[in-house]
Amino acid sequence: MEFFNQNPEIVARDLLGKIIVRKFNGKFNGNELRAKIVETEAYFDEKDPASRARKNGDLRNTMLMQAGTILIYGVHNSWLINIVTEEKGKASAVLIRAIEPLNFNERCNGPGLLTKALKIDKSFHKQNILNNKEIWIENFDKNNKIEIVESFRIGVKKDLPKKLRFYIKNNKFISRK
DNA sequence: GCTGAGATTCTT
DNA sequence: AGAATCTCAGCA
Repeated sequence: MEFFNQNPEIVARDLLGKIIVRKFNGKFNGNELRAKIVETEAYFDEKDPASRARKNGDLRNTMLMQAGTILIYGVHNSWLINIVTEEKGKASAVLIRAIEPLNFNERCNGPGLLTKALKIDKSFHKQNILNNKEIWIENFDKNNKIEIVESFRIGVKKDLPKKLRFYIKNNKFISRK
């Protein structure tokens, strides 16, 4: 079973502790930025009042694409990166909200900050994160045990009566308590 | 084309 | 607590 082809809540939890890699090809000579994913949120289909799948248009269409599709969403002058989950035709996605830099030093404790640090913009929209030469997810140490904290989602006007934000307990790089 | 809301961030 | 600032959907 493909990792992203599952319920977004499961994917959001399982992404915690994994490594996101951003590789710069061309003149940057293969330089790689690596960071641990420490905070995520799950978004569902049109029944989710906070989901962009509620509205028709490109964002909804992208959420209907195959699992692993990158969805870039612009809000308040920031780019946010999401990864589409579940099978084609089902609108859902996971938002990456915060990462812990491993080999660089730039603030990444917020969805708009991490895209800025990793130089992720709309050009990644609709690419797939599987088999991508510029961005991908790697597994981390299996023995590294992680405690997950749940909370309600941040910044949404209307949330579901369910905790859909997940972050690594005691991690210093989450966007907020 | 214009309008208004928004999964944000920074400053006071 | 409020401003700054851009993208997108909806409507004309």
